[in-house]
Amino acid sequence: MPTKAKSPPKRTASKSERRIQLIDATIRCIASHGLSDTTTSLVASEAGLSQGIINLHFKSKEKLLLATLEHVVDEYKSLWEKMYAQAGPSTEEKLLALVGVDFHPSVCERDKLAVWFAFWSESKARPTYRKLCADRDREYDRLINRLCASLVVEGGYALDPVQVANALTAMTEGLWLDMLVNSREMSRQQAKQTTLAYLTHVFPDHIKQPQLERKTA
Amino acid sequence: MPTKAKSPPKRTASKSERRIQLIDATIRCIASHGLSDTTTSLVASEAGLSQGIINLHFKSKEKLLLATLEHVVDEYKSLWEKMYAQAGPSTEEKLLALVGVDFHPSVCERDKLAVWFAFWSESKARPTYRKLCADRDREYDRLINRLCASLVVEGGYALDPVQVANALTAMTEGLWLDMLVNSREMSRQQAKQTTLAYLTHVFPDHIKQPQLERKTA
Amino acid sequence: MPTKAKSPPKRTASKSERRIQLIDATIRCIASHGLSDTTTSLVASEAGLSQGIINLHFKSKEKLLLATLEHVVDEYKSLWEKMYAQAGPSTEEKLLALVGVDFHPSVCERDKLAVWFAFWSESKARPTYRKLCADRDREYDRLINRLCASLVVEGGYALDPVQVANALTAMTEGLWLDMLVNSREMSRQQAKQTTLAYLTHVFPDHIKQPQLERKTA
Amino acid sequence: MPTKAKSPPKRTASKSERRIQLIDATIRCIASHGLSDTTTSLVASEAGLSQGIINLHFKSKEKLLLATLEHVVDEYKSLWEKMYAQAGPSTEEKLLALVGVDFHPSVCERDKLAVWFAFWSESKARPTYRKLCADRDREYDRLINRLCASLVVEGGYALDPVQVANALTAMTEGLWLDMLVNSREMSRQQAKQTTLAYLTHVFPDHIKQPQLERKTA
DNA sequence: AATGAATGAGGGTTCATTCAT
DNA sequence: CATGAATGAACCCTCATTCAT
Repeated sequence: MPTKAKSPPKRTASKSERRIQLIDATIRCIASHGLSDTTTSLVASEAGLSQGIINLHFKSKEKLLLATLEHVVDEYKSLWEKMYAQAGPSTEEKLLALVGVDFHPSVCERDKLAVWFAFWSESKARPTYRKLCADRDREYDRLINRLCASLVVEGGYALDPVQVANALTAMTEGLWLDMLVNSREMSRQQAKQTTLAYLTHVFPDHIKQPQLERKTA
Repeated sequence: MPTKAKSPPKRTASKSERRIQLIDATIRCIASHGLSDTTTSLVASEAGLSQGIINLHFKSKEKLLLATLEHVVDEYKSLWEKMYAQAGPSTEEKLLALVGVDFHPSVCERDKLAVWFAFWSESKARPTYRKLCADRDREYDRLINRLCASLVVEGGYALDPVQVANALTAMTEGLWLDMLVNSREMSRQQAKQTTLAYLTHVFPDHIKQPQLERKTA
Repeated sequence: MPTKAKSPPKRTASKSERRIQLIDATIRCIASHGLSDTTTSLVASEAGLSQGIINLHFKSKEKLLLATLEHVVDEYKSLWEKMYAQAGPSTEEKLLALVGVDFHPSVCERDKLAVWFAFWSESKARPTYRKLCADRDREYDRLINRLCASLVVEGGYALDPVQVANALTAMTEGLWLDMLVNSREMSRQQAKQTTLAYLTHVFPDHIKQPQLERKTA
Repeated sequence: MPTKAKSPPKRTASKSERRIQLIDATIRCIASHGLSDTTTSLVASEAGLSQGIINLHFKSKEKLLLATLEHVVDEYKSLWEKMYAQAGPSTEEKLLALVGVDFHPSVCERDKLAVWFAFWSESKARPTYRKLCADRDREYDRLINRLCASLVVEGGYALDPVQVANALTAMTEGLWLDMLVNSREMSRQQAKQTTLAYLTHVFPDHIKQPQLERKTA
């Protein structure tokens, strides 16, 4: 699905517009060609712009990749903060809000999942990637752990809350992977249901049977 | 974690010995440098051999990478078949055997996890990778699904067995990811316990509280 | 040695003012970065102006470089003509005037010496540079030769005047090189003294022992 | 004067042979195209080899240039030591030997002079170049100064020996420049005569009228 | 007149592959 | 079998130049 030059690209765009445009092109390239086949000229032509544009706006390919990862991380964090703020006051509502984020259309987009896994895969080899990923993980883990701990206390469940939090995190990531690798067989909806079913199992008094999202597009 | 050939590499080694030697070097390179920084000369020097060696034995870099993925997949399958054959006759024993495989030391090795995720990440972009991964997944899914379905019937659980199977698979893969990315915080033992705890939740009558592995060298 | 425009550059400056401003910046860049690292954007920012300015005023980088060389050549010629006109009537006074020019502060400036040598170095490869340099040399040589010849005749010296002229020219250029490369060890004053000492040797009856310049700044 | 592939270049040459071959090509390129137009692909094709060869043998273009300067410097030093050792015992014979080196065919080659001036021109901007040039200069200056000082004492000349040494050095360099820039008008022989004439002037009792070299090629 | 975002040819460099030894 | 010097396509990046503003 090429996205080249829909409209004749304005010769002058604001710096941040161009950056976003290039980051979006990078996301599409990583998704469709893989990180190791994502070349600067591929990204530039995907964005409908010229060769030199990347170094003009990002100084180097490496910095473009970092900006791309940062962009995806930030987008995820923003949505998270927003949904968390909007969530009801109860612990379970908050927990469900976080699950909602993880399976929100704008997060579960295949292209973005490809970016997450591309960087996770290389994170051991590249400290810079690891740091960015770790920053997100740390906040995420802390919050999930706190909510699980609260729920365990509130409900008097005989559970290790850390283990539940780990299980929940792992399941979410594993479902993401399935959506990335087998997008046919595993829909976003199904994945969310699976996660909610798990929560119903462990917190039966708080998390009731999942309800289907309603299409509103 | 030594890198270079431990014993002075025999000047004449059988074809298959050389292939294994190079595949092992490839696994180490992917783990320590990332797939996109895994060059043929890096692999060759990691193996303690010369530049041209890879094209001599594998015709091309691409074929080496495929052979590496194939090697990891085959190793996984072999262990799986062996453990499955050794497992007791009951459905739950068989299921536990499969869990045992997924957290077996030879499977959960960090270097090998790095390989799995490296190829999964690029699997959308490279049909050849996808095919190899999909082959493994298909068999795995079929078996897990069958076992879950049996247990649901045997125990009269009010569960969707497909969903449980998906959840189990996802959790396993997610735990692998955590072990790869945060090897400090998540040990193999902990990961296994987490998985077993999940099974205890869904199949309380069949899967009892997990017991720790015993070290047997 | 300040780099940026001393006074806020007038938004509207006459064509020739801008040209001089850019030529001066070019001289500084050649001196501090070398000819091969003198880029148009470096020159522009050294002048405190914007990227496109050079092509606006000089059409091309090549033309800027030629204009720069021309500027230095012209400056040298002007001073030369002026000093020659001011010199006393005798042959030796005229010869001394020329020596005075070659070691005049505005000629011996390190930045300008850098320009001379930068272009001389490339003169073989670039006919356009060579032509400009050769023009200066031709006039210079003709005059020096004439003066030396006159002095040889006037003084009845047993000398080859061409050889003396060549030696004088070479010594001057060599002293310039020393001032450029080892500006610490060889001052303008010393260089001039050395040249005058040579003239005293060859024309002992006409050129007496050198006297030190008097500071009049 | 292209020097491409005289004989089909051996696919295997010793490392040092290839380095010399590439350094020679670099010298020719600097002489014929100028330092700023000396590209790696130009050097490679001048040597009759392929693009990648320079990075294979020198790691980078910068290192090739340094090796080239080093080569020219070393060659000069070697000849110098050899001629000095062969020179007669008297001070004047030693001084004449050094002059002989400076105008020796293998030193005064136009291509090599181009290299000297190319690097001298950039030496202020590039500390690495300056260091290499300064090393040569230091030794040269010390020796020349000592010889001049000795001659002044031996002959009881009323001269500043440092000034004579400086003059001699400068004249030599200036004559090199003339040979580089105007190779038609100034031959190696003439240049040497000019230098000797100067020495005859300052040390009339020791350095007698110059004699022409005898062609022995 | 001046700007500076954008271009794209061409630079230096890397690396999978070949081949003489 | 194995080597490693050599290749050359393709990479990332620079920079003189253009052009809309």
